[in-house]
Amino acid sequence: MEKMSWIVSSQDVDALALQSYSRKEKSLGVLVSNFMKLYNRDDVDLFGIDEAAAKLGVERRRIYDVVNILESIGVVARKGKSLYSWNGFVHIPRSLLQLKEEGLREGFGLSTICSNSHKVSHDGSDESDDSLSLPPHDQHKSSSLSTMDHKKERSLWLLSQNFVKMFLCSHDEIITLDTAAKALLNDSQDSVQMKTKVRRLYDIANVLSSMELIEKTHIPGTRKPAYKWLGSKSLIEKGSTLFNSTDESKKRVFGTEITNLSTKRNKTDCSSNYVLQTGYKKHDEETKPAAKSCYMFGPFSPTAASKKKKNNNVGTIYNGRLQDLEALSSTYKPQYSNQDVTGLLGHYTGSWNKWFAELDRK
DNA sequence: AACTCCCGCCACCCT
DNA sequence: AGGGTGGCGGGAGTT
Repeated sequence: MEKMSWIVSSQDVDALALQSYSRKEKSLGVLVSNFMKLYNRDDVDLFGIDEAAAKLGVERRRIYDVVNILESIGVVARKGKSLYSWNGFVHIPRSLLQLKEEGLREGFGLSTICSNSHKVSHDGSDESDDSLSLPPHDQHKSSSLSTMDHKKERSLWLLSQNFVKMFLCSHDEIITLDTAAKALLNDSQDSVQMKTKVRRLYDIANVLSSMELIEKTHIPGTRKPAYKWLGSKSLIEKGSTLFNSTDESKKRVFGTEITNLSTKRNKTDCSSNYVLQTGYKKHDEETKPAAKSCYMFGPFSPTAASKKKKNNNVGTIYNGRLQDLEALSSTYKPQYSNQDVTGLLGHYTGSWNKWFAELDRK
């Protein structure tokens, strides 16, 4: 229906050339990236589905996908109909810790490489903390047990949590989606179910990758794609290499970030606070005063350039992405950004560090 | 050809 | 009934 109209004049061709439809630009990963940039600021507390969809230029349906996965990690929490609260990155470590405990308790600690048969938790019951629990009104499942449970059992939320638990609890840190799907399917061999489950896992993997919690790689010997958990220290060092262009006293700023967990006021313009920015050359033009209502990329790492090439050679390729900032500003589009996803978490490194240290200790 | 995974139909919940 | 949610899988874009 909207395949993209090819009614163009000869001079539009070039413009269209670099504007042609690209599936990647529409990926969940990019959406999440933009989503983070939109809401990841101190002055954001609540947000609505419609608002998000409008600002990000996507249909509601997609927001549900993003939000459901983010909720599984504690970044957001449903507050009501079409209303979510923004918790932020700082809640992730806590959530992971909790997921790990839960996972171990549920038997996720066993092998995942080969078929295993731990029964995945169907209940949505989590104890203690709030971040991972469903909001109160859902808790008392007064009515239908089977129907609702069945639905929840297949939810992205649960699937995402279980997927993460596999990483947190198992000893192998490389997991293929097939393996995960099979395990989360209680070793069912049904190819149809598998296919569907894998499709979902791709969705989840995309957003987790975008959040840099996992990374796509290959299984050592083969060419078989798989995902690797980045959490903990890997993430930290990566975070630091991401902005090594100009060190400075950046970390100081974020060290305090953890303390303003409850800081919802303080509606300052982020541009002055973000260390990231110091790493790159200044990029004014975006310093407009009342910019809170519109969607901008300004304060965040522009990132760019796919981080990995086909070969799984390592080789820190996190350099030369400075000029992208300029590129970004000129290619600014109201809807989707065509940038790649990376380096979103830079300024959270400091706080994460502490949490992850705690996580590991656990 | 295999791998990805976007897109949006439509079954389910709630009001 | 009406509208918000979100499972699900066809099939198109990528590798």
